[in-house]
Amino acid sequence: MKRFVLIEQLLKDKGIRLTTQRRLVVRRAVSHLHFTAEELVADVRAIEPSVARGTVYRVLILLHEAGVLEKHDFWHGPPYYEVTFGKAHHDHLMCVQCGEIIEFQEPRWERLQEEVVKQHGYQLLSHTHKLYGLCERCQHVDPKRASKPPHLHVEEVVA
Amino acid sequence: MKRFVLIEQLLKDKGIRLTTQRRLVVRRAVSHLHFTAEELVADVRAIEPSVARGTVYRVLILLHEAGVLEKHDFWHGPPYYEVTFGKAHHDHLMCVQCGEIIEFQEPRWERLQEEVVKQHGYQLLSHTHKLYGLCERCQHVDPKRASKPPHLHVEEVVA
DNA sequence: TTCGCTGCAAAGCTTTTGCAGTGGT
DNA sequence: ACCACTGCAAAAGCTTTGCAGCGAA
Repeated sequence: MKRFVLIEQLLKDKGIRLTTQRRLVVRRAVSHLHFTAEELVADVRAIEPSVARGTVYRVLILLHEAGVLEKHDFWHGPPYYEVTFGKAHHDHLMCVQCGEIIEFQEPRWERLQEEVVKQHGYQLLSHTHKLYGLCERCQHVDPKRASKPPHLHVEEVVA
Repeated sequence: MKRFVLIEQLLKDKGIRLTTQRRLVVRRAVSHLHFTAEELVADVRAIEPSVARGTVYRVLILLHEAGVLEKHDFWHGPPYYEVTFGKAHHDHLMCVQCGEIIEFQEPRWERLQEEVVKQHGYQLLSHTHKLYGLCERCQHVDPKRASKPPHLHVEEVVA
């Protein structure tokens, strides 16, 4: 079953109307690993130029409230969004100096999470785990000389 | 040893000048559990009205790059900042519907983190772990009827 | 038919930045 | 005495919102 179908069902079950625009935004969002809000707007408009910026942002909020969208603020540039539903969770390790981001998976965390959440009577929908530190290179570089606004370098670690 | 003294030393070691303004901002930041950037600006200005907004924001970036400041974006309202240095780490459980936030600690995570970070040659500075879900109340409430923009309710869980 | 959703465009908020002057080291 | 840092204020950047008309259920 396609991910976007399940997500659309999820929204429908919440009593949310599935308009043409919403379907399109959801499908484009699901098709990317990461995206900024403006990237998604551009992507959607490449297909249907009439879709308003506000509509895209409103869908992002819906997806967040449905628990299938995460927002990552990495301080360098605008926040990144990511549809987590139906994907293996992965977490992030970021260098606070140069902004490099490494993604990784750690299955042992999953069990602990369930425990904690149940203790508080919550129903778990998604999670983010970020580690901040200095990458090998930046540990050996004079901080004053370090490149400040780098491009977002993402190493994918696929299961 | 006071936390702000250690942080000031940390900045000094990076070759950053300790101005009167920076010392003040650091000390006020450390004195709060959580704060928004604007709250910190107001707090600092209550003591020294001449301090510019830009200066406060610039200190936040320095603290982030030193790995002692975390930024939490909870989608409801502006992001919260938190000085993590010298504190027991705590993580967050958030209701995506009403925005309630519960803080908790989970010592068993710490060991796993160190492992992962070393694998990638990183030096760990701090971390954030957020779990998103539905709180007990919102699980039983019609989503359409749910209160959208709630106040930030934080339950402190102290060790 | 109803009322939630959309497009449009402006407003809102947080954060960043350029520049001339100031102050830490 | 350098040159990093500050205050100021404007600009930038991302996101939200009001409203009139539209369309999903």
